Amino acid sequence: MTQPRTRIQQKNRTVILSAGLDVFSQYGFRGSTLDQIAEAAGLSKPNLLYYFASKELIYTELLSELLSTWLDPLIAMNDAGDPVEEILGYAKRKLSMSRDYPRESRLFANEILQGAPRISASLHGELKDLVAEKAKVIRGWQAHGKIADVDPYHLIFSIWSLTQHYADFDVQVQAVLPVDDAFPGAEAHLEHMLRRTLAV
Amino acid sequence: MTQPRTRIQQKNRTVILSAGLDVFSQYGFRGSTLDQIAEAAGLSKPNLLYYFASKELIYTELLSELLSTWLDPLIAMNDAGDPVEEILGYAKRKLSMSRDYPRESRLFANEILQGAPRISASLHGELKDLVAEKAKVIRGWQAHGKIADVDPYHLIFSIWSLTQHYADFDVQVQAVLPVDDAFPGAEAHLEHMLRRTLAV
DNA sequence: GTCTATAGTCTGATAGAC
DNA sequence: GTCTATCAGACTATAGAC
Repeated sequence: MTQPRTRIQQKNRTVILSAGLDVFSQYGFRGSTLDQIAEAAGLSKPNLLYYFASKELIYTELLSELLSTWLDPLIAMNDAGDPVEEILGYAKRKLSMSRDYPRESRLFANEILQGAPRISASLHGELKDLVAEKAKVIRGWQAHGKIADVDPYHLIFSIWSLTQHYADFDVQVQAVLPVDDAFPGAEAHLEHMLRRTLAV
Repeated sequence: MTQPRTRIQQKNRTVILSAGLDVFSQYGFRGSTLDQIAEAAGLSKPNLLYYFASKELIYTELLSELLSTWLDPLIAMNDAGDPVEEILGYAKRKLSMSRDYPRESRLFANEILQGAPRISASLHGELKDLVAEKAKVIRGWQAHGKIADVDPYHLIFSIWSLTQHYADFDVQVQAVLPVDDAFPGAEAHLEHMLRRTLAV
């Protein structure tokens, strides 16, 4: 939005978006209700709709916030750096995002599971283009014999899956793994797998 | 159920469960409606409820069917076999399930994302026990120097995430990857990663 | 800005004809 | 077994008092 806002407006919008993230990330767009979000935000339902004209607008606002930060770790992967360390750095940034922003990860997962109705264009556009660009970088590294000759696309998919799993399937990880914090072990295993995978 | 059923009953129950799987796997329990399921099944809503007394019963029936087959690939991992081939065989069976039963994978993913309200006991029970048992097997292989000394739990998580990704995030994979069938490439990459990861 | 009240629609489930 | 009609409650969104 481009309109100026008072402090109280900004605060309430933030509270609503955080509550919406809690609810939408768990139940998806269709499975979430304004009552749940209002309850989580500590506001009445009409008051929610004073700040966001519809349930849809809360959701799409969250999605567009998400997209703008979701690609940053991959964008930061630098052609000029050391190939193995660049890929590993990307994977670790992605894992950190699963630890620090699990709700955003689950929001994205829910949107994809439901067929990406509100994000499909971005997947076929910016995401596809960015991945194609980085796949080219990876192929360049491979042509110079810097890393093993694996398919760049599946390499990137494997980094996505290995890292997002700890956010999206947190409930399962917690149920199965007899430790408090899964992330130290996850990072060690991720580093082991990727270094071995990429070694020439 | 234990009651005898006519052929038409069996057929309609099957049709309803398949339609329910279509819908629930996409929108989760809360986001799915009986109208959607009835439409997908080609039956009227009251007729649906003639076969299953409630929406909840369709869903829980699907979940219990899922659980009984979901663990089979891991159960089949054999202590007495060759360690690398056993783990690789498990991973490949799991990947085949993502290819052949993507709806079941997404149903499970949705249930976990929503906090596993109807499957939590199984996660803390049979699943946790099975994984603990197989982790012990893997530790035995490691003690004998047969495979690399990686954390068995994170190894199993990595196999889950790498394989289920191609079912759960299919829409994203299709949007980004410029090929028709992602699975041949996925299997090759999976095998490469795991052989490298496990090598002593 | 925030609330109560409520309109209008959707949803899960039931009644009852055929 | 299958349908039309329908109820009761939940849902998104609006009206209007304060």
